[in-house]
Amino acid sequence: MTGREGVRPGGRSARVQQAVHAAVRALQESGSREMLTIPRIAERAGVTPSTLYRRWGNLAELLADVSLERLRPDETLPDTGTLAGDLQAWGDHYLEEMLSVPGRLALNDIMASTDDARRERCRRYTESVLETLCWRARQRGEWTPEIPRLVDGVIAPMTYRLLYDRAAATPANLARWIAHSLGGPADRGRDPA
Amino acid sequence: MTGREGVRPGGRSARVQQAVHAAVRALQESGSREMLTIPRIAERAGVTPSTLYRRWGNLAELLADVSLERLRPDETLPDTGTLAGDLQAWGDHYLEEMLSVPGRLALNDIMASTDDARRERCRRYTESVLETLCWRARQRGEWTPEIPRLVDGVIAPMTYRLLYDRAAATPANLARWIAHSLGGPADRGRDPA
DNA sequence: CTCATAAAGCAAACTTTTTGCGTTTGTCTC
DNA sequence: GAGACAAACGCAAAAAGTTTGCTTTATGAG
Repeated sequence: MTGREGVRPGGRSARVQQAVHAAVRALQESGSREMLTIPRIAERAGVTPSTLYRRWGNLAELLADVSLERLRPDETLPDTGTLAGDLQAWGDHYLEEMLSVPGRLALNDIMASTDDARRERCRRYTESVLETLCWRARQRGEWTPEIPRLVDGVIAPMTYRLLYDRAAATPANLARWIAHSLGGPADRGRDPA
Repeated sequence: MTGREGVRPGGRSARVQQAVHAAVRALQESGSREMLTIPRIAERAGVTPSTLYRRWGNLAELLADVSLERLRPDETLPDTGTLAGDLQAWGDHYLEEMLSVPGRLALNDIMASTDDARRERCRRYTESVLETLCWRARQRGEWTPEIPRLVDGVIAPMTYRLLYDRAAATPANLARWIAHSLGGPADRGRDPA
């Protein structure tokens, strides 16, 4: 019994989860948010609502659960030859995703969840990205900051802007944060943000 | 007609809002979160539920609205004699508040809201604090960074930790962020975070 | 193969949310 | 200030969503 999660991960249970996730995604794409209710999701997934209530508790947690799948750690990370380039490439993609309408909704669903474990997973995802990029950089002989410094200098400002000030969540600002964290203050200058 | 907000801010409307906000706060203090539903809030406020639904739409928005009042810009800010001291004092207080159970719930309510204006107000509140502290510092002849730099260097890391990694939302780390943003790297060294 | 039980189905209570319509009450104009 | 206008509220019925006890299915272990 080395199942990864849940007490009984086999067959039916897994099938239900898949069906429900698929139903959520389908309804998210093809329709207004009004349609996104537990009863409708259940219907679409061919399950009874009570199953969803018992497994996920409420809509917010279910949506957060589904949205978390957008953050796939197995996604292939960019490899541009420099840490700065990798960070910029990954960050550009991340910004684009999180600024899109579905991305924003997903982010909101996750933030609306009260489940600490879910937040934790977001953090770990980001850290794993940084670790991979830094590891590669060191393999190339590049110097890299410690992970927490990169979180402070790049991830935090970016995340803050995504949540509170989307207009400032731009690739240009990302470039500044990266430069400031990696190089010296080779960037000091004007610039709103 | 120089009303500050809403189309009809006078008399009854304002009274209802006050009563509802008061009811929410009362129920928040004296009870489990189960009791915090629109019908109960309405009952306590002496209003019909439909009023709340029409004005706020749903519980999340109402709670976010009430929670925003915790961020009072008119609160007296610390004055320790140095910008670093002021930032630390204000930040310590802010961290303590946001790490408390009611503070966490309030923060969560705000993050769960889909209303952009609400996020904006959070940002403006923080910026106004920074502006006041910096203005005072300059009056004393101190050098200060630009506001966006302080947001990047102090607010963003602090906020990120509050949301994703509470264990690292500590006064000690706050001190490092402040030192790094204000002074040179007089702090470089070990330290998780 | 059989058993124990986690998880799903079902359906009936129960609660919350929506909605139409009538009434109250600020606000603006004259 | 008197009246017109409309925003906001109250009420109550209808609709929708949620909870819950019990039954059925089928996984995983022996």
